[in-house]
Amino acid sequence: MVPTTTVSGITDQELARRENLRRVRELGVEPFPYRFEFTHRAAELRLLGEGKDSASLKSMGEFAIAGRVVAYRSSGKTAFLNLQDDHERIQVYLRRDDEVNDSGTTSGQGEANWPVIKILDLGDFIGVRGRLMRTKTGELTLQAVGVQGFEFLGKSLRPLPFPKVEEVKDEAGKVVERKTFQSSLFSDIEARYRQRYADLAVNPEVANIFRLRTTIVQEVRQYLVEHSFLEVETPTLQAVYGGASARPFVTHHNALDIPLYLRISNELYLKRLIAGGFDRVFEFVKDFRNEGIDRTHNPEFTQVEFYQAYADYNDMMVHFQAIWQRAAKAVLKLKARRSALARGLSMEGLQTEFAAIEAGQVPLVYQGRELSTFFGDWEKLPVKTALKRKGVDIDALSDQELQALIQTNHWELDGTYSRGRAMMLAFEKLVEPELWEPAFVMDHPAESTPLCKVHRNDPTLVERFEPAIAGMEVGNSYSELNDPIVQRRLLEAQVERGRGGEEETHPLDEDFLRAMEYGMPPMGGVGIGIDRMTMILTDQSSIRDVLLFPLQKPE
RNA sequence: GAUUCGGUAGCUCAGUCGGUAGAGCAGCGGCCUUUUAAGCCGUGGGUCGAGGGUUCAAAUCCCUCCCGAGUCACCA
Repeated sequence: MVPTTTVSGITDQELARRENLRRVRELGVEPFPYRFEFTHRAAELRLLGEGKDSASLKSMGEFAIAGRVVAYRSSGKTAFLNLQDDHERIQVYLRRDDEVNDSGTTSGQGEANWPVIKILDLGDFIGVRGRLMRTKTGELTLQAVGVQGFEFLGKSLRPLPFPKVEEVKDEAGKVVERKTFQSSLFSDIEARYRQRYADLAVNPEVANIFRLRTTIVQEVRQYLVEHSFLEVETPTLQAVYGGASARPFVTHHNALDIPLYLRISNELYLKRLIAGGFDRVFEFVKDFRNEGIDRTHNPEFTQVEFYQAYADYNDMMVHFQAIWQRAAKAVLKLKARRSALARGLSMEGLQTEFAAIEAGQVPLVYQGRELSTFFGDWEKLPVKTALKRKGVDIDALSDQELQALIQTNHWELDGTYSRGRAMMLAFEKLVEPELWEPAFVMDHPAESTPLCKVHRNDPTLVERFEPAIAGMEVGNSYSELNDPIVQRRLLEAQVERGRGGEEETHPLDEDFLRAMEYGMPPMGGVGIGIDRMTMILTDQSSIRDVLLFPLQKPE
């Protein structure tokens, strides 16, 4: 925790780097130049060089790459460096003296640059121009050629937390084995979140999670676009918040001198747009909810919501399942491609694997446990049916019997008793803990939400579903209420409850009611939590591992 | 909020029964023109999370607090 500090307040290692910076300048080299013209990235060079020997590599001409020095092995008058660009690595070879090249002339590469090369620090950025070669051990390497072969691109003044090498010793204390161990990746969890830049720079597999996250978002967007949904943008700052039950963050607009709220949902705005005649809309949004932080909650989180006119919640289930399966397949393919080389998989082998993924034959695994029905049709699980299976037949129980059930189990019902609340409590206690395979938990009690249509076959229920995967709620969907009179009654009742001291109800949104009064078509709506979706598809156990910058207490 | 575990060098960690604070990597000074765990020689670096207590003596035992992670609860 407490660093080795000097009088000036910086560590000895930082001091050494500042000294190296001074020396670079002294050698007439600008340590922070403007640009570098690279021709390829490390990954591209590796692809180009695959299966070629040194002779044919050298005949391919010159290449230039730029990146960060992540390993440095100097042996007197040569140096091998691992250069990292875009989280891919390639070895580069620098020499002090001239080397006679193919055409018999000298390359004159290192002499001028050598003093600078010698004082490179891990983390420095450099550019290298030269020819590809293979070392004795067969590693593809870019060898710098000529005085133009090396350029300094940016000095690092602070040591990056590169992983260490573990030593395995025998009884006599002799080192018998050393290995880089994954668990020693920059592992101070707090520091990893606070200094995500350092985490990303030294842990390429962390960076990969965020690449996968982007892929997931792109797949979802692509699906919606292909199904004629229009991407729109609605306000983050709202004078009246609503669309979910949550406490908002409050802010203030100076010029208007009014309070404003960061949205807890964009639902009411997207419905306004349906009223405005856009039949299918969607939006990726950050929602903000003033709540605690844990493994599955962050105060700001990303959702995609979409609304479709003339559709109901059954139609939305089809979309929901298709979107998740599509994104999951994309993730599995990327993972397969990434590990193909390490697994010695040929191009044909990879194609076969892709076909299997596309056919849903490669299982999705979360935290070591298979989601075996994921690529099939997901179970539809009405709350009442699930409870019946557990021996609780809600419709056959009187209020007294329901209350007795709660008491004998020592469950705690918050708020006042109602049949619907009791039903959801029993569901949480009896059914939820056992949910693992994807399931559309559906047909919730009517009082669970004011924005949903009453169930067409049961007036005590609404047409709502909340899909659960690996025990996590990953979305929410309704046959959306479009009767303005009923809507007003439900929202007003909620405002009344709010005055009664119940938290997390919304103020009355008159403008939303006005939009509904002009007329709204029937519609289905869905919200998908992108963070939890990314958790499940990338096999991460904490929401903070799929957020680049999770909320942290200030240092 | 309850509870468990943790905080020792830049990083990852060890530290026995309370007895001069350690290792690897990183750093610094050398040697080494195909290394990749580079190697060899030498070397600097510590408010042991903070404060208090017990003791001749505390990283170690006790108390309080701070910070973090996990689990549960709350929340969704």
